[in-house]
Amino acid sequence: MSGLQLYNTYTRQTEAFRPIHDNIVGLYICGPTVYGPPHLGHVRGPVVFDVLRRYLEFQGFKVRHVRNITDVGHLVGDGDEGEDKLSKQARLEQLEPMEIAQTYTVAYNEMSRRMNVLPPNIEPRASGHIIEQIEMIEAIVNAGLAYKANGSVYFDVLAYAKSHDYGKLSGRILDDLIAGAGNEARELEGQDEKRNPNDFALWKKAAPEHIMQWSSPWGKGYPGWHIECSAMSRKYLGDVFDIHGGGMDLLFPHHESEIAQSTACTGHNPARFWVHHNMITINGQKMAKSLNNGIQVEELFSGNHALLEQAYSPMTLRFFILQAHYRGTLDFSNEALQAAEKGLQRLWNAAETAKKLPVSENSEYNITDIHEACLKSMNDDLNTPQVIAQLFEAARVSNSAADGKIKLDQVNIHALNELFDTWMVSILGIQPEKEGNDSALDGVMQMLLQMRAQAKADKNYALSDEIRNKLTALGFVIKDGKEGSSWSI
RNA sequence: GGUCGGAUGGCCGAGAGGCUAGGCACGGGUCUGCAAAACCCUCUACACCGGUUCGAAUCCGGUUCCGACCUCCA
Repeated sequence: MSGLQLYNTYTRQTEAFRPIHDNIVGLYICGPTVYGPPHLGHVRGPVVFDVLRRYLEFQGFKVRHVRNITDVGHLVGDGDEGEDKLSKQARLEQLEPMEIAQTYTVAYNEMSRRMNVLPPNIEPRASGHIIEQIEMIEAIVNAGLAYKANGSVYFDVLAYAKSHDYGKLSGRILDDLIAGAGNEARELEGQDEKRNPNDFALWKKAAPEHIMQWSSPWGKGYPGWHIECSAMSRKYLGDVFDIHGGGMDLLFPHHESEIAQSTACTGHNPARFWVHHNMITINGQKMAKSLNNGIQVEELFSGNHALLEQAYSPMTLRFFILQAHYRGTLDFSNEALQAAEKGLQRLWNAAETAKKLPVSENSEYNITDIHEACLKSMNDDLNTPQVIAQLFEAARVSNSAADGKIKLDQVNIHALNELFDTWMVSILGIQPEKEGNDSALDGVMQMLLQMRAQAKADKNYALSDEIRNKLTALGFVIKDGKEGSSWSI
């Protein structure tokens, strides 16, 4: 009944979404590796899939949303032999690896909260599912699709490819993988243990000094990166679930490998739909350490970064992200952010205006049309930019009705308010941002504004301007509206 | 080098064989003691060269540029 059409990376087609179970949707999203503070790139996925989840729930589905925390298992790969990212960062900061993971997990969740991303129903950690991962690796070994080598276990890609299509998801051809790209010798540690360079680690032997290690049938070690998602998605959503999401950069090798692992173990591609969002660029360039253009989320919120002309609020960022389609690249710039900020403000003003519109006998506009258009856009592979365009149409109607240029009856005024509530707040997840001005300050400000209003009424403009000028000098912005003055900092 | 994707008005960004995307900026106007804000209206674009078609920004071929992935990455 959903009507939702979703682009499935696996089939490279837009398909009608139907859940496996009647009204329940299993949704697994690849979460962050928690070894550093969240940056802009970390924000898009949570927001995009939050909107998907909200829309599914709006349609009456019960969603089980699982998003993992990767706190173990990533090889550093640039010369730091066998050391994983968390251990490396721990060494640098002189902390326990779990301390690092905890710090940045908290930071990531705080970012999500400020972005108004609903918390996942389950947030499993890789380090808490070592047993499940070992069991899965054993199953793959027993299936003859993995082999042991010097205390490590590798997935045998060539053996798997005899009966399965390794490379289908990411559009890769195994022969090309074997032949091409190999002009540069891989520096990946343990390469000489592999039967084939494309084999990937399921379990890695740990050196004695390695901090993060667990006992296994193959000795002390730690799991490879890809196996955690296979194990955790299976545990909480079953062998086959509805949607697996993540960034396009995870297509290969991560998701390709997940499919291979799960298939080797259960015989099934674990997800019906593979959904991928595109990446974020800054001023037309990708974010990279070498380009020195990485922006942390905190820096964006505070404006404290060389590339930023000002601070941008979480809702501005969220709105900005949703103004582009999730499968296109999204380019950051001050101009674009400022445009989003102003546009969002306009929407808010109109939504407030809609709450106190004059009621007419008849109606010159049918608000239901806008609602229908929103549904249609959303069903078309989550076309949030079009939904937002519809909201701006609603804003125009709201403002025009307030000016008496368009007549709306009670039914349509109600529908208009509901439209903003449903689409802007519930589905797109855009919430009003109250900076939490403390009431004492507001009390003082109201007093000043009243005194100024009195001065204006007395035509004592010298005094009213003096009050405004002095407040301006202190950083306050005073706006005179039709219904009195307002202030902000 | 291989694979895939993209080039839309000053900026961001949808769409897609004929019909307004939308936002921001610019311009005009309304409101206003002034200012700011707010609101209304306006601006009419699709990289280049061929082709198909009554008609192409949208389809086909070629060219140029850009990006992502191929190694950890959201």
